[in-house]
Amino acid sequence: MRPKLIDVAKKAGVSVTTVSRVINNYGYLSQATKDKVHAAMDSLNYQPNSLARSLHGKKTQLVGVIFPSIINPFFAELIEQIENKLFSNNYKIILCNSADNREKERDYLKMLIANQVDGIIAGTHNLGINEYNKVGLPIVSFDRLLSPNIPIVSSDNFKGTSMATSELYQAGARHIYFLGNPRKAGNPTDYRLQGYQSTIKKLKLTSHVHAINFAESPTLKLLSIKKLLMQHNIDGIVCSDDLTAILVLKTANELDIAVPEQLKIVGFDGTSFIQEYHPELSTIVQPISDIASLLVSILLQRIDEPDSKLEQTQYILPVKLLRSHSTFGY
Amino acid sequence: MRPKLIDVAKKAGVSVTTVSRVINNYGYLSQATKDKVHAAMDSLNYQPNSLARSLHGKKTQLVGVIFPSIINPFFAELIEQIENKLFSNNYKIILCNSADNREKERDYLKMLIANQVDGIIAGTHNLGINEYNKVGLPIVSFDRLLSPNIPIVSSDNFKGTSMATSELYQAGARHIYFLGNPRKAGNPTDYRLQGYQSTIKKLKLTSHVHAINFAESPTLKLLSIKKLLMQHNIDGIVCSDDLTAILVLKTANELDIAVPEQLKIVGFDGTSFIQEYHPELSTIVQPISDIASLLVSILLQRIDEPDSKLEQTQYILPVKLLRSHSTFGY
DNA sequence: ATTAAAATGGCATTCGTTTGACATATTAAC
DNA sequence: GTTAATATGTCAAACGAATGCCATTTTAAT
Repeated sequence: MRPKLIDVAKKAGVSVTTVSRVINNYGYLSQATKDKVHAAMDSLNYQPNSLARSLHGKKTQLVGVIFPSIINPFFAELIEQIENKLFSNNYKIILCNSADNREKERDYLKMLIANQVDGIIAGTHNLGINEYNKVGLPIVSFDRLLSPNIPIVSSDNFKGTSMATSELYQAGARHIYFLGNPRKAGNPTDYRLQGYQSTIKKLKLTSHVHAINFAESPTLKLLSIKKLLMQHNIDGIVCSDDLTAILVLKTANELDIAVPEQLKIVGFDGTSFIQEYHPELSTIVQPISDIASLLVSILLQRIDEPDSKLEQTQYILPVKLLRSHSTFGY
Repeated sequence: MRPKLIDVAKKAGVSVTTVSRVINNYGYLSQATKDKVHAAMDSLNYQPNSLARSLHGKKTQLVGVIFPSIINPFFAELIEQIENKLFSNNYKIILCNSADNREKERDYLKMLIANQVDGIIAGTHNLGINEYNKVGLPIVSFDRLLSPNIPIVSSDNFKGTSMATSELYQAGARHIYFLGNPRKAGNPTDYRLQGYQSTIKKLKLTSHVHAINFAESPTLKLLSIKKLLMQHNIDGIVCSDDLTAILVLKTANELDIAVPEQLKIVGFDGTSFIQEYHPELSTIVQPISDIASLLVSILLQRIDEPDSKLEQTQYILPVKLLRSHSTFGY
């Protein structure tokens, strides 16, 4: 049997109240008593039952983190950063992979409520706004519009693809394609398409948007990319994520299309993983660490003051262009 | 205020006892009552407070999952599989990144106990055996020896590097190096080195073990690899993981060493990620899905019957060799 | 109509901890 | 030596749900 308060009290020769006071640092306490109690806790390897504490109104110090998957390096790095920052604020995470599945997302949401998490960070969205509004917990979202009163943190997606497009132009590309998810959903990621389109217009070029399904297997994606590269006259591609960009790079190699001479490529995300293992790729770098910090700090603030009015519902963080071989040859 | 049992009872016009009976499916219940209660729960969006239930002795349906990091695709894929299998068994995970840090691992262990998780799956190990024995919860480990009475699941690491080494030999390599972590810790991963050494001996070749620190940044790793490739006469490399193998491949390209003609490479892990984005790499494929299934099923069994004797403490799963361009040119 | 089974309610206790109210004892200050 | 602050203890009531016990009512079988 795991030791409880009363065991510690007996061991230390004090009352349970005193032990509780030591744990919660409340009321008058002498140093001697504190030491005695701590010694007893250590020797018994006592851990307060967090369930009982939370039941009594204390916070659980748990945050639900919902993302579609952790396999995508971008999500993995973001989640790891979030976990780190929460950990140093004495919060732990319950990780939920929604797999872009309504049912799973709904189940997880219910579970998080049942487990009395103090708040939620969401990077997925397959449910209706109502379901999020009903949660009744502080929520912060990454890159998704969950509900008008749930704050969103995102990168400057518009600026990102704008930069990518005009850099391709400056590097000499004139037939610039956009490869990514064109589905409009009111999410900040839609701005990636818009940034491309707006810049294309400004440059007086023709817009070419090629849809690609993220959920698809890389094999199918490769096929689609191959077809694209073979059937069209393309000298520049803006990809809405780095993994897709890598597939383009790979396909170009296979088809003996010279990169960057014949084809210039820019990706999106710029994870450390990509920077380290695919430094040849030019990409728009999202400030992952800053995103994580902001998500966490907004959430913690809302946990501490649930009734405070939202200062902002949109936080847009700056992106950087990382120039490399695939667009510039150096 | 979140609705509670009594609110549901009022709404449904029944007693709390009845509601509890519906939820726990216990005692005599008419279909009509069940429906009424369910309707009331739905309309109130009621979720039983899992803290209160667990406090009363019910399981928390939470499993702690401790790994060094989720950024490594191998861990990411393994964790995702674990998460999936646990989810379909109605368990959720608390994800803990130990960052190979004693303090963090200890903190997380304490937290998991405090949160009354039903069990732990661990893929990290920086603490003493005692600390794991003191936990007093079902634990299953991946690839790490935590304590003599904690079951370990791992791939057939010995066989893996044996296969890798002899395949390199058969493909013509005679100066075969091992690149990886040579530190002996009594962990199953030590067998990777042993598999290499034993096969080298059998083939009457000379063993060349080159240490590489996993925690190091890829940039530093690259330097170390460059030095290795430049200063030694090498025609085959067995890497203890795929990411390292990719760096070797990359370095070989830079140094204009022809792969596979002058240098043949085999990695280790064989994640879907690597198979999809680096199909050119030969590698030893660990059966990630099987590992996850086994970890989960052993854990759940120990959760259900904590007092049952351990049937086995070592479970070794078969690996496969995936042949590709980097060793065979096709 | 009698009897048993089925369906529900009421009440009290339990889980481990927190915390407020109140009492008492020790120490320090004036 | 009085007063006040400090230090500890006792006791009881929460927190939300589970459940055993007992009582009562409804339903169904004979």
